Amino acid sequence: MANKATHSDIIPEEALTLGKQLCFAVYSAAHAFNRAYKPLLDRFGLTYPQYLVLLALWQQDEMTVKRIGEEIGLDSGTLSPLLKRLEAAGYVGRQRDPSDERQVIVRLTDKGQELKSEAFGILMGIGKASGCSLKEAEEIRETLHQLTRQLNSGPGED
Amino acid sequence: MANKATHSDIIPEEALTLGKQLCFAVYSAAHAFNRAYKPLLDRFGLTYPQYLVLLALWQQDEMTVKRIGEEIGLDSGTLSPLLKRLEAAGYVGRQRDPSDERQVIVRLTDKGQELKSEAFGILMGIGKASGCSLKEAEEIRETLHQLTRQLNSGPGED
DNA sequence: CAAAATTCAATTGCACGCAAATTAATTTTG
DNA sequence: CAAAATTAATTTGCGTGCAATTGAATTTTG
Repeated sequence: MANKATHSDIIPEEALTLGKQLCFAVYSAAHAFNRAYKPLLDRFGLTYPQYLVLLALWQQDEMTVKRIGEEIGLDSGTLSPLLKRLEAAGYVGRQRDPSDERQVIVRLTDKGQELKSEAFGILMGIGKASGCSLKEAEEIRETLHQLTRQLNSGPGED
Repeated sequence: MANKATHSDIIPEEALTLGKQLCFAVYSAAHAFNRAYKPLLDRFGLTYPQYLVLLALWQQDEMTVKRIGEEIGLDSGTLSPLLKRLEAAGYVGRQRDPSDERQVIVRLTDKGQELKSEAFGILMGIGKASGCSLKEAEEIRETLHQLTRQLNSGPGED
């Protein structure tokens, strides 16, 4: 038996503990972020996924629903009503692409543009709440990106 | 300028990019886990949060709704209907505590107990899909636990 | 070029997740 | 001991998140 344990090895009883699950650690961290963001976003009447859409649009304005979905990892079933609420709140506008009427182009309004400067404040707030340095944050981020990529790479082809 | 960057430093434009957000990395990883679990749990008619409840009960049977909520980090508003569905599926039973009628005690049924052995298979499947060794998984897990603790430790007293 | 296939957004149905209100039971305290 | 406060679970309302369906527009292809 080599000293390099893999998931193919025998799994002890203990491994089924909540605290021993990586998935649960990720699940809990995601909820913790959500709770941390809530008070910061409430000021603007935004939810966290709505904020993600704005982040995407600040990065690249005028995207189709599909394109936004690819950026954030959400489908139109989630985005359609979400974008309608963002529009009702005055942060984005939506209109059919005249050159391809199937598509809807989402654009930041002036109000949506202006919010970007405030977003730095939100970022600072979360940065503090997370309690880790930029370097630490970057390391965790990269590790999680790898993990996500691996998980998304398809059902169990080892 | 020292070489130790913190979140109090000036934040460049680039920091508002989706890919640069730790919260988004966690958010994406959580969704990726969900997707990875789905086919494994569908066999048993379970959702991922329902699976978490069973994990908690395999670890310690006969808990109140409140106690389960503390373990998983969910409130009764989420758990009440979820537990009702778990009961309808035959995995748990619920009954009022005779010594304190406010509380409801949740217990694994035989079917719920039996599922525990199958759970090792689920664990193996996810372990493979995550593509990381037990040691790597443990490191990420510990890092995320710290992050979660920090985020939950309260709104920005810094 | 017209029928079939594809693409995109919206809609529907179901299950979280959370805040706030409700109800019932227990504990505190005046 | 009775009124007030607290506690536990349920219910309600809203916003995701996802699968599946629908409907309109475009592209492919026979």
